Amino acid sequence: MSRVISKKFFDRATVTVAEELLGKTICRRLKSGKILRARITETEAYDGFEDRASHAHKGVTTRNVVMFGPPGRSYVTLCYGVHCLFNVTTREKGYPAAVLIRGLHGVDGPGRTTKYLQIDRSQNDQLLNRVNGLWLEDDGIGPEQGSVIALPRIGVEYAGTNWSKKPWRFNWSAN
DNA sequence: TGCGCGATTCTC
DNA sequence: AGAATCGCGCAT
Repeated sequence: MSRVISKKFFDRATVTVAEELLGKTICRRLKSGKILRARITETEAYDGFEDRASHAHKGVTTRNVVMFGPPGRSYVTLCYGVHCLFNVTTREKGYPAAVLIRGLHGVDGPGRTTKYLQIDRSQNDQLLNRVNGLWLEDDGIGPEQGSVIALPRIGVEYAGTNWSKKPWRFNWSAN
């Protein structure tokens, strides 16, 4: 038995949301009608105005404006001109924050995640619900106590050690 | 209007 | 180790 995760889940501390997203299921309805489902195994938190690793740390721009919007929406960005990355926004409107979905069960890497789920920039800034074909579900299955590890975020060395070393990446290796 | 760069991944 | 590839952000 699964329930759709609502906006309220994301209107909380970003690091908490990042950790609790482990084990939740991403659901994606393709144009064909087929529905893909995959469990989240790795996330990263990007939080607030001060976080120098975040796209939002220099203030609002056309690119990052979704991060400043309401929680529970999709934030899809093109990375290195090659790969789309999928985030879910957190915190209240006006506060820039999001959780990057880095990996799914059997799908390792943020670029591979969007490729598998067939998410591109046309899915940017959408409410996550069934109507929009992209949503999250909680079936009650998730990491056991102690099976989540916190690690430094990847690819953000430019942010300086203070920020790049923060253990804001959460990994659940289900066996 | 132009230029440099990145929350990555794949191939050599 | 290096390429691929392009929208964005900031400087002309």
